[in-house]
Amino acid sequence: MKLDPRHLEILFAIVESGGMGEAADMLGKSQPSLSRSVSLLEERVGLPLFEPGRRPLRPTELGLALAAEGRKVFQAMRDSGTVLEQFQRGKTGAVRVGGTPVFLDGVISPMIADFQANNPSVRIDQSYGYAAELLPRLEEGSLDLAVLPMRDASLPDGFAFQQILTGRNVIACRSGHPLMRRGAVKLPEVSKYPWIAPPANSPLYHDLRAVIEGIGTKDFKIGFSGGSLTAVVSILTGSDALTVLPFSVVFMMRHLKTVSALPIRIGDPDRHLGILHHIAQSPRPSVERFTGFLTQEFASLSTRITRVGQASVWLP
Amino acid sequence: MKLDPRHLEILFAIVESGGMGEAADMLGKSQPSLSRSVSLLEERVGLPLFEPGRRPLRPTELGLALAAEGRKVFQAMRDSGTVLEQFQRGKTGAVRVGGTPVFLDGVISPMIADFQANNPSVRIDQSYGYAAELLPRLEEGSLDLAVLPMRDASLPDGFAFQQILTGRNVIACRSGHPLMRRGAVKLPEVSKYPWIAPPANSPLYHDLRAVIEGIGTKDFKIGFSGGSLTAVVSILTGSDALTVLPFSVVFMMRHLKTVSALPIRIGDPDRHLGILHHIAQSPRPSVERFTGFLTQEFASLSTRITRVGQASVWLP
DNA sequence: CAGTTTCATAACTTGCCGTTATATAATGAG
DNA sequence: CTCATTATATAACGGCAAGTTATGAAACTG
Repeated sequence: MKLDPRHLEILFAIVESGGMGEAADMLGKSQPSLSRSVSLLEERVGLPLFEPGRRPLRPTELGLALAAEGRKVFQAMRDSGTVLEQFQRGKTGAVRVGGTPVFLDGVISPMIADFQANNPSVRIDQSYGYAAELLPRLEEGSLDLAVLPMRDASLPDGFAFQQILTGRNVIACRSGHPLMRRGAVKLPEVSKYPWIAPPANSPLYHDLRAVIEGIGTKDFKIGFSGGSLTAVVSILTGSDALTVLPFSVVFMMRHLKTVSALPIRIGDPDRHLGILHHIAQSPRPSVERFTGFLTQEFASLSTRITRVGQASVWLP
Repeated sequence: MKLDPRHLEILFAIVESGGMGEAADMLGKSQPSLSRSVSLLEERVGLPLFEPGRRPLRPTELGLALAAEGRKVFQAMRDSGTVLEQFQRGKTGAVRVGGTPVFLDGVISPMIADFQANNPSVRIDQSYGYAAELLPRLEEGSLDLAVLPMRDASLPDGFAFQQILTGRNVIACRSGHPLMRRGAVKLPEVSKYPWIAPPANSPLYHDLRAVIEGIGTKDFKIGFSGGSLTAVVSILTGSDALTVLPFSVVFMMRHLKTVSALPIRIGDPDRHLGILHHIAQSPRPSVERFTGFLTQEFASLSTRITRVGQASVWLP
């Protein structure tokens, strides 16, 4: 015979509260409802759960034993209520975020650290990739959002793109770089130094190409290529090499005082950093909370960047 | 919003078994039933519990979290099933047994020890008393059964009496008592020794009076009275005092080799030991199991007693 | 690409929950 | 002992959802 867990919950409430009236209040039901549930349960069990003819209802041994099980059910339901609330408020859950390595490592990861300080129960699954790989994953639902530099025009159908930062690249070098010592740097001078190239299929690589073409010189030494941001920074700080990086990335690293941006204006990319997601995937609360956090952080970052930008010279 | 614990159980079963079909078998329901329960739960929760468009159903984070709560519910229901079965089979519960001190201590308690060896989860609440006290308690339901010596004729309405042992009293003494050394003992001889008297309102006291009257001598020394069986036996073994005890009590103590029965035939009481209960109280399974055990034990005790009785001389 | 498996839908019956109104029974006070 | 009070049971009824079988659609498998 199968018992109804709701009956055990009711039994528990009655035993716990000491009477049907209080139990009814406790459960938000009417007293007759409980009364009938109890008789139904007793009928199924075949044994009395309360001693008959006792007005402050007193449970039998069996009644107590089953009420103990009812307590477990009750607690499980309470717990599931809080679990559910946590999920609904986005305080629990998973966020699967993809993006280009440089932005993810240089800008997003520190923000994730902040986010997790306030949302310790939200798990972040981060994965690297460029638009070509990330778009299908957004579409199939194995990714919740992607942080990508993107041209508005190149947005495929079914995706939503929310810009969070205007694209701006700089030529980066180590803080004590020879070119930093002089007041102004002329473009042709940079061609004397070796260059670090991002992976060939990355957006940054295209930007690098555009910069190099803008300078006009064909004579560039590529001393290193294909590394992650960490590798690039290591090479950068250990040599006089140059590279092209998003200004935001250099900005985020400013407190390290190891990497600087050359005071040269180069052509800005036609891409802007934004959050991409697929409209067919209704975002879970945790994802919404995370994207909300990201946009807020980027808004703050934007104002800080433009303030510094207006100050023109900001570097250590 | 309140969730239905049965839904969580279903969710757990699906997550656990890996599919709706198996879960349906596991729960003894049909697959469409589960399907609809899940959609109903998802609707209430407002968030997907399974990733959409996946054929071997894969739970979401929230689905897993709620399934974990469902497991608790499931286990509580399993447990309550076994608890219930235990009660129904009488393997768990309480038995409130009353009786006269001498029988309870001398005969019933050792049997309870045996019973509890096989039924460790049955709690026995033992209380002492005579018919005058025990009958009302049976009637009001604060006692399940009483083991009493009783006259059939004196059985009040509403009670059932099941005889388990024919009444037979003996004169008891310590094993090395002077009267035991001679072949036959004549009744007048016993008047030389001090007597131990049971409490004045006990059935045994009436029996003692009857024996004494049967002997004819008015000259009896009462050296001790009012004690429990333990006290009586202590006095008995430490002195040459005599007393009247039910044969069954002496019989149960035979392996102690400290108490014997004088080989004198005295008048048997007009009471017989039996189990008394009130017919309005439908017995719980544990009570039924216990009374069944008792009658069986007494049946066995009866045959052993009569076998020894036919051998006439049985004492150490 | 077809076959198979797995899940969702449809249509319908049944059971039980939840309600309000009211009866009945145990308890406690005088 | 009786009455007032409180606590539980019953009645009647609407409604939701669980349960069924039959069937359709979609995703995985080879």
